[in-house]
Amino acid sequence: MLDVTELTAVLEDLTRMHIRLPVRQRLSFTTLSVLHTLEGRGPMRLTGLTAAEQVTQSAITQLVAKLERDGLVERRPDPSDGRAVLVHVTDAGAAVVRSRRAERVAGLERLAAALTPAERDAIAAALPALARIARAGDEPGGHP
Amino acid sequence: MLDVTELTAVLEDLTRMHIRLPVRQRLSFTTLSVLHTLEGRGPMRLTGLTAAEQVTQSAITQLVAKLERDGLVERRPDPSDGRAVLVHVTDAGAAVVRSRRAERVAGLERLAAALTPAERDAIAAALPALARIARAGDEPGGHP
DNA sequence: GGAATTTATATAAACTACTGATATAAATTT
DNA sequence: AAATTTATATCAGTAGTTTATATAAATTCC
Repeated sequence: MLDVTELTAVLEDLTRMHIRLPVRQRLSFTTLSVLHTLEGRGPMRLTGLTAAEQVTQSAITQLVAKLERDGLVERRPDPSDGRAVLVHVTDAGAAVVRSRRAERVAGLERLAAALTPAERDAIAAALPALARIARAGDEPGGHP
Repeated sequence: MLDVTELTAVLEDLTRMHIRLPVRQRLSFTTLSVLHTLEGRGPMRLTGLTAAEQVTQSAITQLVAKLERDGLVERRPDPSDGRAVLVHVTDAGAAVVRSRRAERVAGLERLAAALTPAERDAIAAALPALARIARAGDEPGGHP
């Protein structure tokens, strides 16, 4: 039987570990999360990003402006709505996400190497279910 | 076989989900992490917290000062070293950690309820291994 | 055993990432 | 077409950082 309290505790620890994994380029959590969201879902409006990231629309406008200055995203007009903006990741932006992931993979390789084969198998078997949880929590209306 | 790249991707998603889980009382990530660390490891010096949280010593000094003003920690002299300070969590501080965890448990209950029994079993079976990874990554020298 | 160095914390100034309130312009409703 | 709603922008203020520097206790080195 799955003990959700225990799952929560483990997720807390994993989250802290994951965030503290040292990386070369320092980027704010929301910055990285926006790039990640755009890569996963394709071009989005500021409104969509605001909902996905759970910060204010003001914060997203300012963050996207900075990301555009840095060349990591592009803002294009939305042909279907003259008020709206569609934010696209650039190749440079995608590269940032990829390189950050590569650093984290390297860190986790080290930690996973210390596990027994049985432990690694157990994690492998749980990944699809964990991915489902993450996806559900990430969905629009996932945690209303 | 465990695919660490996939594990990394899942952890990224879980981390984002976990951080975005809505909660009543808004506390910064580092604030909560410090309380969590103190609860898990017992009283610590500022130096120890600095290493654990991977922010500057200055940030920890200021954060602990604020936490003390808010009654969530106490600073006591270290009998073995006149320069040092031992930071203790108060009952109020521990309560903050507990109530935050309770909110997260509630959020995860909802998400876990959508899984199949087999998926829940798979996660339950992987928890010890995931906890080991988290602990290793959290340890002093865990990711040098 | 005292001078030099290192270690533990504190403080000041500047900077970044946000929030909240408000403005503007395009779309939608009436 | 006037009124309302929606999508984004701007502005001012705040919280949480960093960098650089200061101070005092502990340790090291003759």
